[in-house]
Amino acid sequence: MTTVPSDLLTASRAGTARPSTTNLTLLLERVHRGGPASRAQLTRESGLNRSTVGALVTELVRRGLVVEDDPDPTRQVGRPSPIVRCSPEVAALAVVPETDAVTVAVVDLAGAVRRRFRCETGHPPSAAEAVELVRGVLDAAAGPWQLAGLGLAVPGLVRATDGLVRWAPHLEWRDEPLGTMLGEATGLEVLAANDANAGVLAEHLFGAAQDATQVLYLNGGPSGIGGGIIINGELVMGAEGYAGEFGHTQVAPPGAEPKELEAWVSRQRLLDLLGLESASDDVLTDALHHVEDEALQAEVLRQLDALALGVRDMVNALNPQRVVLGGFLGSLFERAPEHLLQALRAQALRPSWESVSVVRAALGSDLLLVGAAELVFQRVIERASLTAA
Amino acid sequence: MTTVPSDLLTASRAGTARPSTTNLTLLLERVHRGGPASRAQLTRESGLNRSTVGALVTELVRRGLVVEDDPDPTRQVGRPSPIVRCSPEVAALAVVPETDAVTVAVVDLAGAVRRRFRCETGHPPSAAEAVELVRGVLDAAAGPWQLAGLGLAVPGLVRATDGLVRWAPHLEWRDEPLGTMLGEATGLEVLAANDANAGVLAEHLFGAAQDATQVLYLNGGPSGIGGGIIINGELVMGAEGYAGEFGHTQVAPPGAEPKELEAWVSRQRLLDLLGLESASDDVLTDALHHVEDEALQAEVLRQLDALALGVRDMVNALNPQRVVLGGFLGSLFERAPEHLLQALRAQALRPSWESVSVVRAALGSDLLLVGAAELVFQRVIERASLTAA
DNA sequence: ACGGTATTGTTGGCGCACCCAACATATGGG
DNA sequence: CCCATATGTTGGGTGCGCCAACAATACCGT
Repeated sequence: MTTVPSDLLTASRAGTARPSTTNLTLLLERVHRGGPASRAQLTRESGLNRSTVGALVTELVRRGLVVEDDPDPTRQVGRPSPIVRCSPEVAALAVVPETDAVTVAVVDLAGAVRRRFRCETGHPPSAAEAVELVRGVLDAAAGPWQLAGLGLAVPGLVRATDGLVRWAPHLEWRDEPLGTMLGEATGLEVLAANDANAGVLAEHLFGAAQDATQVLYLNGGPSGIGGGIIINGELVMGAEGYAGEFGHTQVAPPGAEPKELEAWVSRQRLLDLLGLESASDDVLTDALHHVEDEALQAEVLRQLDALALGVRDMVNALNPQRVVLGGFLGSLFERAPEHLLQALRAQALRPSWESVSVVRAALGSDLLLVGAAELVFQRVIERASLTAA
Repeated sequence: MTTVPSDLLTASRAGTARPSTTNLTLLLERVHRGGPASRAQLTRESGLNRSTVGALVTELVRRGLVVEDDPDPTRQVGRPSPIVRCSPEVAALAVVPETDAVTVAVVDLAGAVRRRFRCETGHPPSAAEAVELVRGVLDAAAGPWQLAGLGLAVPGLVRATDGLVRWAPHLEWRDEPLGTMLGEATGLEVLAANDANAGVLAEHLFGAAQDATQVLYLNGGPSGIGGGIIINGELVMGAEGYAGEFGHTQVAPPGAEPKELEAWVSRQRLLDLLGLESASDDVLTDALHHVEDEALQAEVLRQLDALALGVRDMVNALNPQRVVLGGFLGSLFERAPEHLLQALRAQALRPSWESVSVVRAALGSDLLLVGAAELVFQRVIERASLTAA
């Protein structure tokens, strides 16, 4: 596994005349994030010269990163402009270990999931098992594309530099060098992150946080509450990659003992009240939407109150533009949005409150796969500035 | 007051061939942050070519941003290399309104406070008063330098775009357009921020957070607890500039009702126990260092426990490299460092805990002045990339 | 005193990325 | 069929950084 260059502020672009972020990366990022666009559009949006855009696109095509399609057939005055889009031949392998399965997928540079393998285990897989499962689908993952790397999203604390899983309670892992193991097993470069961090990356790319540069993301899954932060348009990883753990924030609703946010806001308690043994997010969402029950309603409001307390502190600390609620937190929110908003309005500092909007996550079950792949694509896009390639 | 360019990710360096951050800014930033250095040193550190460094330094001299001194007389083999340092003629006006005074200072690009005017008011000044006081010292602030702008550090919520003070409880201000007023009164460009945000900028530049890129800063002053966050080497301002308000974080030590962090960690209660009417930070620090008293000691430990709870959640959320404690929080910490560390160790997630070091702030009373000026210098350094000038 | 070695500033030539202007190409409308 | 409009393409210019060779200044040994 490759070490992430620390990119210190005082460091220099040693030895090369070219700054680390060129207009090549600018265009590639635009097409990656914003989808297909005509050369003319890119010219307008980028402010670059027509001829420059032409040269840059040609170079990106030469490197196999984008392809050019025939112009939009909607007839307009003037010479038609070819459509530039991400090459379907550039892809990443996304790996997401969960409590009862390991999901492996091929995601292309456009963000489309091209293949998905859900390897059920029925029990929390060991790291070695996970690696075996990935190795097992590697052949089946072959296709008309090249894998640029492997993106790993783990429900736990993962060291960003080498993919060492420090602690993943629901997988019962401690200090498992999964990143290194996957790198050796696949020969691919491995980029690793916490699952919620991958999630917020995806929501920022294609979801509910697309147009925001300051984002607070909270996700509720079977394995608790995780979070991700985007500041100045960049994912906050922290010193070693452990940022975003606000499921353990201490929260104390009025008159109650303080407990971790996860203890108050519990997916399991909702399932119990709904009489569901275990359920996918879709089923849970549906139930939360339809079931009328006094006890359930009371629990929902209690959980929203606790959530508001946790979110309040983070909103005051970070002054985000947008708060995105994913997983069952989104379903909770949808059931009584005004309740959460009211609680937040009453408690957050007014100026910070006024600049934030709270929304439900927009992406579905592919969220983590897209986010994990994005870890790889960030690297690919960065590297587009290098002369070599 | 000039609007801060939003600098969206998708935006481009429209119209210019040069990327927004050139090696010109790189060198200027190095000399600004790291102090004087010989050309040879700059060459080694930057990885740039000798001739390039020569050309860049010449250009910086031409623009009046740096000056070159005679080489270090310590005899070494080889041709002596001239020393490059920030020009003493480039300065910023720093303005810090407080509850009983308005401090105005001239700070030069090297970070030295060249003039300081403390205009006592004896009561919280109004915004109009503050502007008058600044206008009053403007003549006296003249000297062998040029003012590149005005940096404003306010104990409260300040909108970054225009310096509108949304709420400054201790000044009893609400929605005072101080930034605009100062801009009109002085003709200078105004950059504004919360005081703790200015503080962390200064600590990051010259103080206890110099070598860290992920910093959590908490400051305890007469006007409560403020904070600042640095991520990836950049100050986190949030969507509108209100980031860093973690004095209002809810905190509940075991068995106690949750209250705001500020309610638990209180400068006033320390003064009461010490029998001091009001005291400067220096006096308070000294007293905390020397006075042996059981009730005081108990209070100190209680406050540290509460502080640990607040810091714990932020450490888990942000995984910083360093936590810097300023003002009386630093004094508290120094009195019983092990107590705070122990409490944190017991509560923070282990991996996040292992990657963080807690230290006391290193800068003294000039902190806010240097930080406010830095708001201006950041802009100056950015602009060094523009061809014109 | 003098030449040798080491380090660094300086100069001229080159490459690369971008801009601009002019021209070529492709469309819709009279 | 020709014109107006919009856009790709080509050739030349500019700015910034690299490199190599040379000039300047130090220490050192004889």
